[in-house]
Amino acid sequence: MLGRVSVYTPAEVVEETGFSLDTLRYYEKIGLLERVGRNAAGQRRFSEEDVGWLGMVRCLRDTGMPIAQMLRFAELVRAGDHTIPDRVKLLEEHDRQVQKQIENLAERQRYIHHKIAYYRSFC
Amino acid sequence: MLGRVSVYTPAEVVEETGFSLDTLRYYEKIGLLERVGRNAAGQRRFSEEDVGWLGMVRCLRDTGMPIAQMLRFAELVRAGDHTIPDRVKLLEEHDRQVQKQIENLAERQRYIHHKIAYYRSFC
DNA sequence: CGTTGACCTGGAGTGCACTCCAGGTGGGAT
DNA sequence: ATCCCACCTGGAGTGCACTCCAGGTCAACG
Repeated sequence: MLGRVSVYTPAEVVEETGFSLDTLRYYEKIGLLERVGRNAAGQRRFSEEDVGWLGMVRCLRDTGMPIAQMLRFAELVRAGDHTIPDRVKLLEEHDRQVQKQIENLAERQRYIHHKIAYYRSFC
Repeated sequence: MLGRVSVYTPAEVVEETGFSLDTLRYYEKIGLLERVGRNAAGQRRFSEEDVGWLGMVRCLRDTGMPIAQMLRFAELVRAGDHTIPDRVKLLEEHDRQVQKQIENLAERQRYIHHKIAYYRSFC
């Protein structure tokens, strides 16, 4: 018997990744997701790799990376292993952005706490 | 002599708050900022109170509160002191959102760190 | 007294990231 | 057999939060 590589239907990927089907199609259309394989009927069948990559995309998206930059990262990944240092640089830069976001939020949160305390002093 | 209340020109408020002049006008137009006072020539003169409120707006905006919700908060503030408990509720709910954001970012950041470490193992 | 520059208004335009739609196909359960 | 449902495509539409523009006013500086 032939080794059956595990594949995922669109519905399964929606379930797994939390992206809507429209978003998955959109990501494929703009090249954030490489052309996904199809079955005989032309329906998408996502590979394990596709799903893994979508996990990365979710992480970057949820940390506020713009699509344009994710596209650059996707291109580096496609270009092969020699781009690994560039990928590290990109991720480290992004990591600094995320760090800043966290610190900013924490500071704003202190302001909110003060405001709440101030309001509480009125009742 | 009459007590001269301190007022701010548009340029000063832009400087102080980091909002663009267009954004300030936009906020006034949609009612996030109450009708700002004018001088004889019809130019805006922001009060101390306006600037203080813009500080709050900046905090809420930078922590991701949608404008629609900021508008609700603004209405509570305008409605008078009896809405203070409601304002506290709103801010506490928002505080929980901010907390979630921070925790989410921290978790995603761990993923990024792992990815960087993984890439580093290749060179 | 002239020019520059900050400001005004109403309204149109922008960028991002989706999201929806019309019209159509194919396959599995009843 | 037939019905439904998941899926397909290309393209249009949406929502948010601004941002820009045209055409105009006013005041201070040199």
